[in-house]
Amino acid sequence: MKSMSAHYWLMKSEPDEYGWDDLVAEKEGIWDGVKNAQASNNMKAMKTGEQVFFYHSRQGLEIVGIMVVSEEAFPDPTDETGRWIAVKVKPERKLDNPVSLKAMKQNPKLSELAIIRQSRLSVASVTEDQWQEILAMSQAE
DNA sequence: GCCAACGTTGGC
DNA sequence: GCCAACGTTGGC
Repeated sequence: MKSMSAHYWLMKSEPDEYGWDDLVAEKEGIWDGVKNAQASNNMKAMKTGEQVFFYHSRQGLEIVGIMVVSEEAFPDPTDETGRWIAVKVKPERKLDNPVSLKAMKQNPKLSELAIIRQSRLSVASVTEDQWQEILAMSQAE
């Protein structure tokens, strides 16, 4: 059954606003302010314990670490309309080496990666193969 | 800073 | 219910 397998994810944030170090300092962060249907649906599908790449957008343009879903979808406290949801995440570990967007674009195994195909999607799913490939890239040299 | 891509809004 | 105008995101 394919529903048995854990899902992997990637979420973006501008380090100016909320970067990896901010999450580490907080120990647990609320991922809020997502107002996009596709991104929101991805967040609704997240289960506690699933792993999420933390990507720095605008500045950095690289995956810097891995976080873990610590609380599944609940109403976004920053959203007055009540339409949007948030999740909670905890930092798991920093990658040995960050994996840049440039490097991912150059890797043919990652050509289907959601953030490459659709750069504006801020919360995306990552396949097991893609996840393993990115991890391997973070360990290279 | 610019602008392409994409989503949302609102006039008709 | 279409679509032009507008706003936002994020790579470059």
